[in-house]
Formats: sequence, C-alpha cells, structure tokens
Amino acid sequence: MVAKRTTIKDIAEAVGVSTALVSFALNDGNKKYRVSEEMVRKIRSVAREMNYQPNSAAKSLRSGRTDTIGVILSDISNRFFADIARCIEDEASEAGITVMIGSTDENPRKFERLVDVFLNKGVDGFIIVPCEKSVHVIRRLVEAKVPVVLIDRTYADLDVSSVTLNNRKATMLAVDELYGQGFRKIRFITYHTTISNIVDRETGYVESMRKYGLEDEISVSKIKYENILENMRKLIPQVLEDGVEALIFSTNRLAIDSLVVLREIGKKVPEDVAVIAFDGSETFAFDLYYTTVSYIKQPIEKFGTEAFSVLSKLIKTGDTRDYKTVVLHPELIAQESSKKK
Amino acid sequence: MVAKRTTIKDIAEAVGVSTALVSFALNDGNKKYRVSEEMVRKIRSVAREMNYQPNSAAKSLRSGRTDTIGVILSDISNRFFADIARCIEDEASEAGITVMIGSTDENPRKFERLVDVFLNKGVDGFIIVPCEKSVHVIRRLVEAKVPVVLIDRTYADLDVSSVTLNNRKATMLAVDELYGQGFRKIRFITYHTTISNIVDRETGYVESMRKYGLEDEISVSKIKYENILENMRKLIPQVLEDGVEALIFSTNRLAIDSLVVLREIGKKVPEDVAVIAFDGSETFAFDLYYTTVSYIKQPIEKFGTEAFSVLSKLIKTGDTRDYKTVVLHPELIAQESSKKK
DNA sequence: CTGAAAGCGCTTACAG
DNA sequence: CTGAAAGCGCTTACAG
Repeated sequence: MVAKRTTIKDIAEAVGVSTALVSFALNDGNKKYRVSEEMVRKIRSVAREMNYQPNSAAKSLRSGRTDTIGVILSDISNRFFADIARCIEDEASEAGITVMIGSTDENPRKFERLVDVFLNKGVDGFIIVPCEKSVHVIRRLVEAKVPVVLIDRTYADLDVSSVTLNNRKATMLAVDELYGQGFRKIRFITYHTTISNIVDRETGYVESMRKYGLEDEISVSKIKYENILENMRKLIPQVLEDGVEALIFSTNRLAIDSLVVLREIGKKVPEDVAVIAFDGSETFAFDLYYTTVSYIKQPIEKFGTEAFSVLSKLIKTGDTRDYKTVVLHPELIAQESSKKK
Repeated sequence: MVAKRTTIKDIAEAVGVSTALVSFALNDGNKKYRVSEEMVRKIRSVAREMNYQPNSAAKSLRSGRTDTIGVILSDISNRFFADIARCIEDEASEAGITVMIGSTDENPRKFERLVDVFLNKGVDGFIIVPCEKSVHVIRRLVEAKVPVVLIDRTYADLDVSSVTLNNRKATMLAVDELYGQGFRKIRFITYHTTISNIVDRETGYVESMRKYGLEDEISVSKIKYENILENMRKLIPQVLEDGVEALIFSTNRLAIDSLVVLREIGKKVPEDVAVIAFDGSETFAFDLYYTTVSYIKQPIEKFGTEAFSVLSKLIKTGDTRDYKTVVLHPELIAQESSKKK
C-alpha cells in the first residue's frame, strides 16, 4: 500500500478549516454549496502540494457508486472480444470510469461467479457477452435493476439492453454475393450452439437460399466447437466430395482452420471452392493467405462504444426499465476468395 | 445499483446477536476469536438465506486492502498482451483477486494517468508493461513501496521485481539456426525504440554475429513503428537488393507485414530469403502462410503466472524491498521459412 | 460563506 | 463465547 496517504482531514488541518469545506472545495461540481473562490483556490493548491488522492473506498461507501463497471466477455484473448474490450476501456477511461474484465470461456458457472464477484465489488453496471445456459443470471440482474447491456448476443424474451449485429442480414449478404457470382451449391458451416448470434447466422443463410429458390441446395454442416482444426480435416474433404462450390463460415476461427485444411489438401480458393468468412481486417491476419479472403465485416468498435454509451445512460438515469436495443449493420467485403473463376 | 442489499446489521438483527459476532462468524479464517460452531452455522445459513453480499467498499475502507490489482499493458487488443492478461486474470480469479486493466499505447501520459487512477482505486499492487519515458513513474511507485512487478521490459538500475524474457538469447538462437543452415548475410529488422526487450534483441543479434566472426555482415534496419506495412514496402525491396539472405524480425508485427510484402513482390520464402519471426503458434495465425514460419517462442503464459505469483508474495509480505527478477527462456521453433534451399 | 455531526458497512482491539 | 464501541475517509443535510 501507499505509505500514509493524505486525507481530507490533513488538508483541513493544514488550511485551518473543516473537512466539510475541503470536500466542497475539492468536488465543487454542482455549486450547491457555495465556497469563496479564494478558499477553493487555497484548498486545491494545498491538496496538490500534499499530493492528495481521494480514497475511492470511502467515496463509494458514502455515495454507493464506484465509478467502476464490470465487463464480462467470452474470452479476452480472442481478438474480437479484445478489440471490443479495448474500445470500452477507452470510452470508460475518457469518462473517468474504471473497467473490470472477466472471461467466461462460455462456461455458465464461471459466468455466474464473475457476476457475483463484480456485484460484490459494487460495480455500477455490466457489459456482458452472455454465454449459453445463463439466461437465469441475466434475468436475476435485470430483476434486481442492475444496469446491464448485453453485446454480441441477446435474449429476445428479456427486457434488457443490447448491442448486437444484424446477423441474419450478415449471412444474407454472403449468399447474395455468392449467388451473384453464379454459385448455387453453397454450404453453411457452423458449430452446435444455441447462442443467438450464431443461430441467426444460420437462419439468414437458410432464408436467403429460399429467396433464390435454392431450397434443395440448403445444406448446413455442424461441428463441435473443440479441436476445430482436426474436425475440419475430416469435414472439409467430405464437403468437397459432395460437390459443394462455396462455403460460408459462421465464425472467423472456423474459416481460418478450414483455409489451413484446404491448403493442406491442395485445394485452391476460389478455383476449387469459394469462401466467405466472418471478421477479417488487419487484426485477423488473413493477409498471410495466398488469396484475399472475402468476409463479413462487423463494426467492432461500435459494439464497444454503443454498449458503453447505453450503459452510461442506464447508470445515470437509474431507470433500467428504459432499455435500449441497438442493432449494428454488417458489411460484405468481397475479395478474391468468393469470385467465380 | 442492486436494490437494498442486506448488511451485516440485518443479519445481526435477524439472528439476534451483535454485528461483531456476525463478522467473526462470516470471516472466521484466523480462528482468533472463537465463536461457537453452532452460532457460526446459524449465522452463515441466515446470511445465505438473506442473500448477503459483503460490501467491498466498506471492507476496503477498514482493511486498507481491496483484493484488486491493476494490470497496465501496452495494448490489450494486441494478441501477446491479451494472452498475458488472460493468464493473470485466471490466476487472480483463482485467488479471489479482481483485475483492473488499462492500455497505455506506449504513451507515457496515458500510462501515468492510469497509474494514478488505479492508485486512487486503491489497488493492492501493479503488474506493468512499462512504456518508454516512464521510468520516473515506476520509480515513484517503488519509492512509495507500492508492490509492482514489471513484465516484458524492465530497468536494470531499478530495484523492482520483473518477469522478462532472455531477449539476447532469443535472437542468438535465431542466428544460430540461420548460421547452421549456412546463411551468412543475415539482417536484423527492428524499429526505433529504447524499450529494453527490443534493444536486447538487437544486442543478441550483434553479439551472436560476432561470435561467428561475421562482424562485417552485421546489419540492422530500423523503421518507425507507424504505418508498418507501408514502411516495409519500401524497406524490404532495398534489403533484398543488398543481397541479404535471411531476416530476423524483432517483433511479430514486423514479421507479418514483411511476409505480406514479400508475397506482394513475388519473392519466395525461404528460396529468395529466409525468415525468422517472433511469436508464432496458433494464435498468431502464421498458419495461413504458404510456408511454415520459423519463430522464437516466448512462454507467454509464464509471463502472467510468474508475475502474478511474484506480486502476490509482495502484497502478502508487504516487503517490497525483497524484489525478485524472473527471466524466462525463449525457444526456437525451426520450420520451413529458415531452411537453406 | 463555513462548521459540527451523522452515517455509509465493515473490522477489531477492548471488556466482560 | 459474546457485546459495545471506535474508527477507516468521505459526503451531505442541517445549523448558524
């Protein structure tokens, strides 16, 4: 711990006034209690001299606010979430708010534990990427009127704020592009889950195929989200044997590992099979592939900025009934990997 | 905020005892004050029923401890640091400690501000990746006896705990490999900085070249750490014109962008030029390159686990004089990109 | 414009 | 084994 911090009392003694006055002078803000200009200056200069640092614990105890928010993500070492975390951090820092971060690894028990820990710490609110089988935790928060904003995924039947992607549109854009290029045998590759965003991506694919009268071509492959590379080594050759012409992947990871497999088995993209991935851009390093990869672009920063802005308002007004759902729009970045050759 | 939390007082009233007794029963731990077994059970069960959550602010105010640590990194959206952050988070969570995270972007002012904010929040200690021009901040912390552990980079003249890589050895391993393959014209590519780890990597390269009697072949290219891809588009062709046979990169980012440029200008790795990068493995997605990339592997998780373990001890003993410097060992993962063809 | 005092929720010597 | 009370550092109605 820092050796003997100066307190408001030390300053009061040094200046020869009451602690109350010091507090007013230092916070001022809502000029409710007027203090003479001169006194404010004096107190502030002494505070600076004595290197005064307010004690947050005491402040929180009195005010009930901590100026801290809890951010619970799937996994902070995943690029997508790390980028979002970074945006939230920047916004928060700007607003004088501190961020506590935790990763659930899609494990409901870890998730619930994190929520409790952060609740104990007295966070003013949450930004959460909910994992499977944890509606009850979110519901509990909502009922307790804790300010919460969900990102990336949400629950349609819960009155809770959220910032999500229009995931159905995302895969529709992908089908549009491939159809436009002349592909018909288009397969959607995803994994087993009930998480809303992934499910929506599948729905978008199916609906879009219908739209083009390709009911008979609708085909979805699902793997378990474990040992993805190995799973793909089995799946991808089968897919090609089926005569599939183009692949749409529901996540970045699935796409990357599949591209590796395609290279391993000597299949060319897009000559042997066309590909559309999720999430590209510099940070995702498709750069290294021999061909440019088409992908659905999510406005990553917006997840962070929007979520923080919605949460701030919830905290400020204290009215958690007045929830807000923000839907972000995907963009298709069409490159070589989805071209008909 | 959570609607009306139960306090120790509520429990005391419900059970019909003093708040002191409730506190003892709930914390127990150091059985200093003995409470009857039966009473402990009763109080705990009531606490559970009433869904008691201790108020951290009050606890901190009394104890002076927050069970929170501040982790200040270069940039949480950078894979390397995100992985480290994740490890720290896991270790901390295991120990009931919460983590606050901040990114400096190598900006000394941001860095100093983060330190102050976290200090205000009353963190029990810091894990820090120090940026350039910020020795004074670290020195201030050390002098104030705040528990601090530096990672990735350190200051030789400061009595402070640290967990770093043996960076000189890292580049020596790279030279060893390339020399062994028969390469002589080996260039080290890095960027302008005074950060210890990067400087050490250069030193290791130079020393190693000397060791092999290649004084005359020692050559280092430095760019500014901005617009790296563009800078590389200029640099790499020049390097090749100089007849360089092999490249060692001081960071992962430099390597990636250079590989992209090499592909762009139609140069083959390792046929036209051999390459050794920093940091590979799945998470860094060299996978997508047409050839496997040789790289210097840092034991990333260990940065996190060791740093946390050292910090924990510092916090526990309170003796910050007893600092500890941990040096981790690099490993060379030799693959296709460094082979003589 | 300024001060005295209560109280946020908890822990911990001090009594009994 | 248990209770009464002080105090951590701050804010904020309430007086003056």
